[in-house]
Amino acid sequence: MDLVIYNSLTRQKEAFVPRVPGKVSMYLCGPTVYNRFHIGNARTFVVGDSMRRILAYLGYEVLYVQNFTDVEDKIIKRAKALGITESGLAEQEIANYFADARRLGISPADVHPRVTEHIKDIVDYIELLIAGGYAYQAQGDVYFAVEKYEEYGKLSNQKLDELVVGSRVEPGDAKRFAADFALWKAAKPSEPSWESPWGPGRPGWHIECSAMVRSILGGHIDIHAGGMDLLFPHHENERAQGEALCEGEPYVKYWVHIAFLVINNAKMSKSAGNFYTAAELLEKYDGKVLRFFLQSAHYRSPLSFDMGLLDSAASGLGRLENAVLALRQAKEFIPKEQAVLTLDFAGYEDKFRAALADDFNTAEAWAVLFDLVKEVNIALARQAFGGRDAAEAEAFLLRLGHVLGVDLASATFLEQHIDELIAKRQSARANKDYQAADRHRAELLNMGIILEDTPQGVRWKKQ
RNA sequence: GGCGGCAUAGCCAAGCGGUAAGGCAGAGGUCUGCAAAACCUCUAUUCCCCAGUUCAAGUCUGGGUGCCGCCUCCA
Repeated sequence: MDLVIYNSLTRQKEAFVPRVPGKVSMYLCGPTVYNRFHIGNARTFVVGDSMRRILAYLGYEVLYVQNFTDVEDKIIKRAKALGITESGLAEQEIANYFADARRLGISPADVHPRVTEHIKDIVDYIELLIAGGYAYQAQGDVYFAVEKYEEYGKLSNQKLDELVVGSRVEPGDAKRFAADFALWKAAKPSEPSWESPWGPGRPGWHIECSAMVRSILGGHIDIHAGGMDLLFPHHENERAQGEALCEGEPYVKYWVHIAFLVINNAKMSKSAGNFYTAAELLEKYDGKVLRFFLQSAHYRSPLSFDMGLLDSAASGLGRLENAVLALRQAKEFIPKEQAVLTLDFAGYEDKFRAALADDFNTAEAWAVLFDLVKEVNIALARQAFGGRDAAEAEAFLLRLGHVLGVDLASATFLEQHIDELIAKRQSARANKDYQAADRHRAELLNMGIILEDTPQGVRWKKQ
């Protein structure tokens, strides 16, 4: 089952061949920590986390790195507005990131580097670029000379002269060429700065990733992922920096770009103001509902967002969870029919794996799980399923759900109390005291528990 | 202006040369003390439009139309 990945650089799907057999190095562009991330940002983080899980599921040993940009204009601006230090703000928002991410089922990366911890690596990197003739110093700034890198524009499929037309030149910029970009910015009053061979200043945006990739992962990686909007200029610039020091071997083998969340037919973005933070959505929806929703489309397709779609996702996920719950409660049942019916777990897993190996097609992988659940439900309804088969099906579903970062098991904390109330209701029903029976049922409903009277006995599920 | 993407049922969304996945919503039925769930059946002769290639096209080619994104901070 060979993995195929769409590479933005070649604009086609390619067979995945890691640099080192069996091992994958992957870097995901993380957040600028100046406030909470929104559900659109969350798509990128969730997709990155799932790719990492899928790679592991496919048998690779994965080294996963996600950075925090903790020096940046917006951080400086907001810290000033709040009257706190830049590092204080960054610290707070990094903590918020982890809190929100955990609830979305996103595991911490193997390394979460921060720009401020890698200033020396960045300075060293820039010195190498200057020594190699790729960068020049001008009035305390250092710029990357785009014309020195002949492939500049290849990643975003732009011609250099077209880029010049659209490029921004700030007043006061000391660039030699309009499309050149800053590696190091001379310090401005009341902004954080570090000493460097070019005087006090701070790193430009693009250099951080190249420098951290070099110092942590060794300068060459298999997969570099990020949001679609980072393709240009960020990744184009980063690639130029990376390739400048790469001596023939590609800086990144596979460039992966994740499409946007779309709200009212427009990109969700902080600057447009049309966003919901993950944190506020988490007040109303379980993290796994959000995660399930964010994986309901292929990562390269824009995904529509609105509250109604979240409700739909909750219903859909509920179908999966309830099947798992039914299976758990069916484990003790002896099937009425001999269990002639055996589910083809291997067949389902082949389809599931094939979907994910085809450029991480999570939408199709979920469909495989829904197909299995349908078959399970039919078997359960026919009373042809129970015992060990049910246990096996439950474990299977939980295992595959975990590959996509969603725990399909429901909480068990109240089970004992639930069982007591069900027993009371059952005896009331046996005595045809339906008033009492309904009272117990209402009591359970208050706890968020819904009863189902099935041929195999009473079953319950979460509301 | 340059570059790129998308258009599939009421909604979301797979499929990307072999005769329309899956989810949500909806309708009818079975089951039930009543429910709920589950199950069964139904809901796109058709994939924005027009040409073309092919034995065969949402799927490839050309031309339209509409929408979106990047080119400025942005996941």
